[in-house]
Amino acid sequence: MTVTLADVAARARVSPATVSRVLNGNYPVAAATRERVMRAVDELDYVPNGPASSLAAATSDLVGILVNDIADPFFGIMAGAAQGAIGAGGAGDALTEAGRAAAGTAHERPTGTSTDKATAKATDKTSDKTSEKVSEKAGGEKLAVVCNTGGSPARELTYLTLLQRQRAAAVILTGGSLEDPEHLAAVAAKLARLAEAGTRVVLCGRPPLGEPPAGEPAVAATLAFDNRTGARRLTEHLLALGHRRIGYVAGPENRTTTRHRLEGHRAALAAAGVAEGPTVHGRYDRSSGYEATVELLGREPDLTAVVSANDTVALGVCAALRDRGLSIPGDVSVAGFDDLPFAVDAVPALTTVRLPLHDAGARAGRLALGTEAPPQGGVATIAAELVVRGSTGAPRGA
Amino acid sequence: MTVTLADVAARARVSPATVSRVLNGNYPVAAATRERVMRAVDELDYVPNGPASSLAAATSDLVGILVNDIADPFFGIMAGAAQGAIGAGGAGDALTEAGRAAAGTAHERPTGTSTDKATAKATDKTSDKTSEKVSEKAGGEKLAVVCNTGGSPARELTYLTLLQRQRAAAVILTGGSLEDPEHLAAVAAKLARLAEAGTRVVLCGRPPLGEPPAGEPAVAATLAFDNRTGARRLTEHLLALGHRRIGYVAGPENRTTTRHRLEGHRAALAAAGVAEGPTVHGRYDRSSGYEATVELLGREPDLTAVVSANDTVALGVCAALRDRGLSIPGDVSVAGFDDLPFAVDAVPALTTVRLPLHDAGARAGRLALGTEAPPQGGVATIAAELVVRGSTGAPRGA
DNA sequence: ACACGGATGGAAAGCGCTTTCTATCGGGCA
DNA sequence: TGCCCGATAGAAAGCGCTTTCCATCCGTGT
Repeated sequence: MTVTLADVAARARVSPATVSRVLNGNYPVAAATRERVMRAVDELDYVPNGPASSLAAATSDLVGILVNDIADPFFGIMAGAAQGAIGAGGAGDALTEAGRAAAGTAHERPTGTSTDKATAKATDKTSDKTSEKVSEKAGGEKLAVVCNTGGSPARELTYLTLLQRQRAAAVILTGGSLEDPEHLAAVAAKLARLAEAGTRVVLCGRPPLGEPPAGEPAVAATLAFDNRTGARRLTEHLLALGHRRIGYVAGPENRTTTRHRLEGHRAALAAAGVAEGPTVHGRYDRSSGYEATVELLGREPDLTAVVSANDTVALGVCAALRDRGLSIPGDVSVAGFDDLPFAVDAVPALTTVRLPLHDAGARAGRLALGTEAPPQGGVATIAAELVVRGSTGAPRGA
Repeated sequence: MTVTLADVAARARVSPATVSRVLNGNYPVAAATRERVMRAVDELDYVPNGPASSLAAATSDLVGILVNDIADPFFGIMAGAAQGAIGAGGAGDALTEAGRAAAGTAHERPTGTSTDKATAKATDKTSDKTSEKVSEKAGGEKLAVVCNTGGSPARELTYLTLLQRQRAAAVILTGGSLEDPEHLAAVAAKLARLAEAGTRVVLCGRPPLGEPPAGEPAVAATLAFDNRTGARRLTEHLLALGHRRIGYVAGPENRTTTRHRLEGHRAALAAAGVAEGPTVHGRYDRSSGYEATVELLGREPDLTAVVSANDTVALGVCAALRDRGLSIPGDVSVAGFDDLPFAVDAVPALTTVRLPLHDAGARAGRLALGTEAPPQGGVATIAAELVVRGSTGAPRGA
C-alpha cells in the first residue's frame, strides 16, 4: 500500500541502492540516473520510512528540546530560538520572521503540478543541497521537537529514554533542574549514555553536570545563566534605593534556579549587612505570587519591597499589593526576573533581570547541530542584566 | 556496543521472541520467565531500539503537536494540555500538577540499586500495566512532541512529512491556518495520507478541512473555536457601552483566525448599523499592537475604542495609548482576545474573550489517543465567552 | 492409560533502508 | 593496442525488533 524504496527503484529501473544514494546524496550518481530517480520519487509521491532509515543508518535527524513548562514563555522563547537555529536551514531566526512571512512562502516552487508534489520537491531540494559531499559532522537540516516535562523528573527521564530510543542526533535540556541527588545522577547517567551513543547533549540555562568520570570528554556543552549575580545585582539595586525590609517570593524548593537566585539575594544582603526578610516558596505562576504576598505581608506588614521568583510571579505580587491598597512603588517596590516580553507592560513596568533567552536558545541550537564550537571547558556562563523600570523606587521616607 | 534484544534474550536464556513478548506484553508469558527476562533487562540496562520496533511493528507511539508559535502561551497552553492528556498515563493534567509536584516524584521506587535502573523499572511498570491484554485500539502511553512551525507553511508541511516518516500515531494541528488555497490543499492532501496510513488527525482551534471526497470517513476530528461569535459579542459589548468609533488591530492577513474575528466584529457593527472604523493588520505581538495603534490614531484621532487581535496585541495597544497620554478606559476602551493568564494583570484588567484553551487542548489530546469519541459530524464548535473587565467602559460623554 | 487441547516458547521470515563489496564500462597512458 | 583506473551501478548482508506459524509439554477427560 505504501510506496517503498523498491517501488521507486523499479519505476526508475535502477537498484534500490541507487535510489538510496540519490536521496541521501553521499555517493556519486550520474546526472541522468539521478534525474530518472527523482522523477520516480515525484510521480510515486514517495516518502521514506523514517524508522527504516534510522535503523539502517543507526542515526536520525531528530533533535529533542526538553522544557519544564511549555506554557511558560520563558521556555517557549528558548525553545523557539533553538528550533529556529536548528530547523530553519540556517536562516537563523525563522520564528521572528514568522509573523511577517506568514504569507507567500508556499509558492516558492511553481514547477510542482499536484499540490503534494511540492513537498517531495522540498525534500529533493534539501538532498540536492547536501549532496555536495557534506561532511557527516556538519549536521544538515535537522528536525527539532520539544518535549514538555512539566517539571516532572520522571517525565524528564522518560523523554530522555524516548530520545535515546529514537537515536536522536542531539538533546537540549533547558531551564533549571531538580536538585534531588538521585534524579541528578539518573539524568547524568542517561546523558552519558546518550553522548556515548553519539547524541550531542546541550544544557541551556541549567547548571553543568558534575565532572565527567576521569579524563573523559565532557558529556554536555553547557550554557548556564548567571542567576546568582543577576539576583545579587537586583537586591543591591533595592538596597541602594534604601530598602531594608525586603520580602522574597521564591520558586519551588529543590530547584537550582530557585536556589541560585536566592543565594544571590542573600549575598547582597550579607554584603550590606542587612537582615534577610521573610521568604516564601511557591510555583512559577501568578497565583503563587499572589498567595505568597498575602503570606509575606501577614508575617511582616511593613515590607518595603518584594523580590519575585520571576516576572510571572511578580504580576501576582503586584495584584496582591494592589488589592491591599498598596501602591507600587510608593508603598512597596516589586521586582521580577527574566524580563519576559510582558514585563514592560506591567503597570508600573517591572524592574527585573534580563536573561538573553533568545540568544541562549539559538546558541544551544547551534551547539546541538555542531555548527558552533562548544565553549572553553564546556561551560559558558551567560550574564544576566539588571533592568530598572518603574516598579522599584525609594521606600517611603527614605 | 549497545545492548540489543538478543543480548537480553541470551542473558535470560530465552529466545528473542520471548523477550519481545515480555516487553510488549501482548502474549502470554509464564511469570517465572517474565521475571527472568525483566531481571536481564534491568541488569543490562536495556533500552529498545525505537526505529527497529517502529519498523517491525509498522507503528510508533509518537504524537506530533504542531503549533504556530511556541513562545506564545496561546499555543503553549493548548500544547501543554494536550501533552498532559497524552503522556501523563491518564493522570490527565500533569502540567497543572507539575509545579506542586516538582519534588518527590523521583523517589517513588526505592527498590532500585543503581540510579539508572530506576528508568528501566519505570518502563517495566508500564509494560506490566498494559500487559493485561490491552486492546490495540485503546492507545496506551504515547509520547507527545511539539513541533514549532513558526507560522511558516513550508515548515508545517515539513513537520507533517517528518511525522509521516516516523509513522506517528497521531497528529494535532493547533491554531488557525493560512488561507492560501494551495497550501490548504497541500495540507489536506498530506493529512489524508496520514489518516490513510492510520495516523489519527486532530485539528484544535482550527477550522475543519474541506469535506472528504465522497462518502469517505472524515480525515480529521476537529475542535473549532467560535471566534466569530466571540468577536461579535465583544463588539456588541462595546456598542452597548455607547462606542461608535471603534478601531481594529487585526492579526496577520490570510489567516482564518484573523478573518473570523474580523467577520464577527463586522457582523456586530452591521447589525447595529454602525460604520466600520479603521482596521490595521499586524503580527500577534505587542509591538505590532503598539505600531498599529499609532497608525490607527493617525487615521482617526477620535476613536473611543480599540479591539485587538489578541491579548498580547492589546498590551501593545495599551502602551501606545498610555504613551499618548490617553487613559484607559476613560479616553479609549481596549479589548483583547483569548484571555491569556496575564490579561487579568494588565492595568486596567483587559476585557477580552475567553477561549477554553486548556480544555480544548486536553480534549484534542484524548481525541489523538482515541480515548474520546470524535464529535458528531467530526466537528465540534467550541464556544468563546465574553469576559468584561476594566479596560472597557462608556466613552466620554456617553 | 491415551489422545487432545490449552499454555508456552522457539524458529524464522521479514519490515524498508543503508552500505560495503563487487562488477562493469570506457578511457587515458605507456 | 592493451592494461589499469576512475566513475557508476548492482548484489546482498544486515540494522534490531515483531509476529506468524510450529513444536512442546502437561493436565484432563473418558
